[in-house]
Amino acid sequence: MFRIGEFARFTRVSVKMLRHYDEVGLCQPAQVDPATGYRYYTVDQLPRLNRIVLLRDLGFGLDQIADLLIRDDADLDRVYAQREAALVDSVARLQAQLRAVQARREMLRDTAPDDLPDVVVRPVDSMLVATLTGGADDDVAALFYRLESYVRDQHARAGRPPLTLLPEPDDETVTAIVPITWLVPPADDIEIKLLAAVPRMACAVYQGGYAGLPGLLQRMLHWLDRTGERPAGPIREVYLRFGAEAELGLPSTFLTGGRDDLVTELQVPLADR
Amino acid sequence: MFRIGEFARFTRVSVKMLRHYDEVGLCQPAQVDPATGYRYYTVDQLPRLNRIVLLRDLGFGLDQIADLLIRDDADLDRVYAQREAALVDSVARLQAQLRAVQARREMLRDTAPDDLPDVVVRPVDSMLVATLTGGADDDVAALFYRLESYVRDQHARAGRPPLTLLPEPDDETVTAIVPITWLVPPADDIEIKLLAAVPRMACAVYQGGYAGLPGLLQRMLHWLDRTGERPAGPIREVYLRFGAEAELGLPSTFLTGGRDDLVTELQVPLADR
DNA sequence: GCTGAGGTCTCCCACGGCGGGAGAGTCAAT
DNA sequence: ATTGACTCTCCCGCCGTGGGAGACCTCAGC
Repeated sequence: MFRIGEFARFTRVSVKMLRHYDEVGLCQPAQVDPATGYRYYTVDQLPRLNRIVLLRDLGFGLDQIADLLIRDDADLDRVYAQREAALVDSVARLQAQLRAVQARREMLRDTAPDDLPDVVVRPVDSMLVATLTGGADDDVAALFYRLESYVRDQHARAGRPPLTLLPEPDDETVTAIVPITWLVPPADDIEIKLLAAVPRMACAVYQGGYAGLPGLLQRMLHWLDRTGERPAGPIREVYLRFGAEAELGLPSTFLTGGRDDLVTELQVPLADR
Repeated sequence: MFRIGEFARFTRVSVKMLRHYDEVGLCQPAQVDPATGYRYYTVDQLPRLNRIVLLRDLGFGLDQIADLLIRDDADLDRVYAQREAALVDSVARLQAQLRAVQARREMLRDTAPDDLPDVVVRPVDSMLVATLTGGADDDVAALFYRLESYVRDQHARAGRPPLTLLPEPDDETVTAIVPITWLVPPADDIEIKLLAAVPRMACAVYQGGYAGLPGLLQRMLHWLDRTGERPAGPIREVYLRFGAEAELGLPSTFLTGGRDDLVTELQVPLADR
């Protein structure tokens, strides 16, 4: 017969935990003095407590431990398999975090802190859009002017920001894109599409004039390198806030200054891994 | 100007989180309607929120994120290094759990569930003891009888269970050990020692006759194999509850039946890794 | 028998990073 | 004016454990 403190020193399970295990019915003392409430344990409790500690060290929750202590049937392996899968998952997640932290540290070594791109990976939903493709040399603002005008005339403008698809290496075109709320008829070279969802999109928000975007893109690609990610699909430039000039169709040279009111997001679709 | 729901869909940060970040001062809306309490966000918040999400994905706590958002000084790398170390630690811990779960699953495949040893790794404190070493063929009960008698005569018996050190391969001796409360003079071949602490001791509790112990030991060594642990030092057999016969010096053949009142713990010291 | 030290009891709070839900108020379109 | 979709605040729960308050118990020494 041990009192709780002795039993705790013995098993290296804290008094608090023993009381907690008593409360949730995991490991109840052999005897409780009805007058004083003192818990008295015996060595007979040790095998059970030992199993509890083992399962706890395996990372099971207390409710699962309670389950496992009752059942000794065949789908015991199922429970272990499930725990194993959860652990594999956790390890993978932590290792991804670790790689990300290491990549950021390395980039911190040869980049000014302010130039570090804040790259976040998140899913991006599909959206219904109107698109207008032009040559890489076309005035993007002019493309948007035509596109926005058309969509507004159809009363189909969705409350989401416009974007462009950047030209890919093998391609010399830029595509202006405007989200819409429902299907409208295509017109001339304006097409209506469902822009596919991207499960893993690397996103970085940039505040400042458009002249800074190429540098940001370069740093993002550098980031991809460091973290071992591979781009998959066209890069999106999302104009979260753009100057009134863009809407008015003024030449884009107006937009290259150091302007803090412009907010743009670069999005690079990532390949699964 | 976005209301909170729109901003949430946009950034894929839940409304709950945005309110939470507001409350803790991490990311406050650009404007709050004083009459209604409605939060209004602008795209200017995006860079900051993006950084918050990035740091959160790196596994930083919200308080650390708040720190990191203020400081852009040189010991920023220290914070990242610290986070990296914590991650390395977590990964190692989870991988250890994973190995343990896998080992248990594998052993479950070719062992009856009841025969699975519940092996727990825990530190064991040093203790002051009286020891008496005999040949492997000596009657262990007789050794204990002499030892317990001597210690009791000195009024030095500590309230901890007696144990033996099992013979090692190169050695043919068994050592009986009894914990004591303070230094007493040695006598004959009874020695007084400080049994060293063991930081990582593999422990398994066994309930039943002593005939079952060799099998348990074998399964424990099998477990060591599976988990890649290496034994380091003599194996201890701790008699958590033993029959009155042992104290009375009766022949040990009395103790080999299928007796559930006997509780014994096998302890294998593990090498660091 | 008294006192003091050290156990032990129960009950409540805290942690972190949210999610869920209740009950009330707001916004925008019909 | 009604309706339905949002939004507000406030409170609780999670999960396993530690900390602490205030009261009670045990045991040993005087």
